[in-house]
Amino acid sequence: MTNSQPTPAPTDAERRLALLWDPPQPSGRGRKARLTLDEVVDAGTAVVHEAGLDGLSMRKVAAHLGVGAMTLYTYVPGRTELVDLMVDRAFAELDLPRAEQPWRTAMTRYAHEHRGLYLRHPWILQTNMWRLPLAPHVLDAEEAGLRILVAAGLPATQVVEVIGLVDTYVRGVARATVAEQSEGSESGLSNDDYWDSMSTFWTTYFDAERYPTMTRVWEAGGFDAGHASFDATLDRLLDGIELAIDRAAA
Amino acid sequence: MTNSQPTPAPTDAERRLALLWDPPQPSGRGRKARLTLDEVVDAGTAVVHEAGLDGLSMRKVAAHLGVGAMTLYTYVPGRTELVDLMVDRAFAELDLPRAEQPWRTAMTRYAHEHRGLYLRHPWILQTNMWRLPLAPHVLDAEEAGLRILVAAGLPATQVVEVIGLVDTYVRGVARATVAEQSEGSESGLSNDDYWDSMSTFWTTYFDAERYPTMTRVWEAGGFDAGHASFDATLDRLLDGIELAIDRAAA
DNA sequence: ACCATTCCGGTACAACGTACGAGAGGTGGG
DNA sequence: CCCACCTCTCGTACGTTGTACCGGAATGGT
Repeated sequence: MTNSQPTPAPTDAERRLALLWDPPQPSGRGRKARLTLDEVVDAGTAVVHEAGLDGLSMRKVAAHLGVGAMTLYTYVPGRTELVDLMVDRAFAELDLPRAEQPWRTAMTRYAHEHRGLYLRHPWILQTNMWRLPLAPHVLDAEEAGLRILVAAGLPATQVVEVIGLVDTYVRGVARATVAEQSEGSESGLSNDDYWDSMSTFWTTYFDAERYPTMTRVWEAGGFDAGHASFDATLDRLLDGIELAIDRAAA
Repeated sequence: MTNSQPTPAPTDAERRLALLWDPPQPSGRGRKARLTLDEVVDAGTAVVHEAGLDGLSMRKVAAHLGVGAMTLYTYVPGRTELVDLMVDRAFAELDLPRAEQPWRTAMTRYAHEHRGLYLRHPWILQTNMWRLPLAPHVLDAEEAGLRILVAAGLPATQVVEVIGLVDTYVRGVARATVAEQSEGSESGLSNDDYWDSMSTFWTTYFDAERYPTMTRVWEAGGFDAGHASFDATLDRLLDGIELAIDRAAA
């Protein structure tokens, strides 16, 4: 609909990309802008930090800037695109490893940087997109990851899935860590209430006969250790990758 | 607040758990119920299949059942809890492996079952919860995974993180697969438009100098292979786990 | 001075989750 | 048999969301 002009009107998807990849170009003419795109994105990031992704509303962001809600739409086509921009800005924080280091060092650094990012910006894990936005700094990160693996000698056909594996691992651990930190703090549930109802669960509903292994693992403290072992598991992952590299070299 | 009655009023969290772990017990008295909890959950599942998790609204579910919107609140405290129940029902579909098989066979089966589940119910990947709900069939799945690893001889302290690693991998791959299938089909974007704007992106914005490795990997077809290699990567993962098991046995 | 162009933001609408309370339909006690 | 009580049903309504629309304000080029 509304797409039959001879002059190819910019698609939604194109405006989205343009915003991410082009400077806003102030264009001289017309009224001066009170705000910058950067300021809007900053405000969004500020709001999301204290209200979570669900609490990120255009009205709140606008209020945070002392501006009417609709004003934001001068800078950003909509909420979705604002989130994209926020993700891109967050990924810009990554201090990506250069490939000159030995690949295991670089890969470990890559993983740590990403984990730090997700712990600083847990809301990224809440963005329900199927994949991250096609944004410059996101691609920078992927480029860096690929470069490490290619430099290590992994064939191109495996490089993509392996970096995906590492990304996936890091996100999983970060998600678990965040979950543990803010257990009941969401949804207005006080921590006391949360743990009360948890113990209610264990005493009332949990059936040690239905879940014998869980029970045994719990008693052995298997659920406590948790995430001190990020590096240990990561090393195991890298072992697997090293194996693939060696296999490819032969 | 409002929590100082001598008779301990059921907390929100407790009602949530009760719904998942107790039968609704029809209680005899009063007006007959037109619906079953199961019917409500089924309707929810039906709606979510054609509208996605964002499109799952109480009004739509109610309409799908031919009842008023508020009627649902007799059966379910709110949308959140409905989703919890839907997740539990989905996890009930899993055909979990018994532990008598060799652990690699069992683990592969575990992974495949989960992958199938996520591909059949992609909306589960959209539930923004930090962890899956504490529901019977979800725990069944975790129990099965833990049992496989414990039977394989992995020490209890590592069992939890390893099953987490596998889960995380499966979810990551499933997410990528779904992403590929329904690329632009979301958000009312026709597929043609999507691929148009994609090619616009590659020709207009993508900078082969900024992303040399990506370019090379792309040219080598590294992005095509994709997810035929689910089993291959999984095997690599299991190799790593086997290594940990052997190390623990020594 | 005029005007095209751009930004600002109030109003408004549709859709959402759900609190409230009036009515409808059923059971048990008298 | 009837009434009291209990439960389910759902129309109405409130607050919140994203954002379409449009009139008005500000600015630069001519």
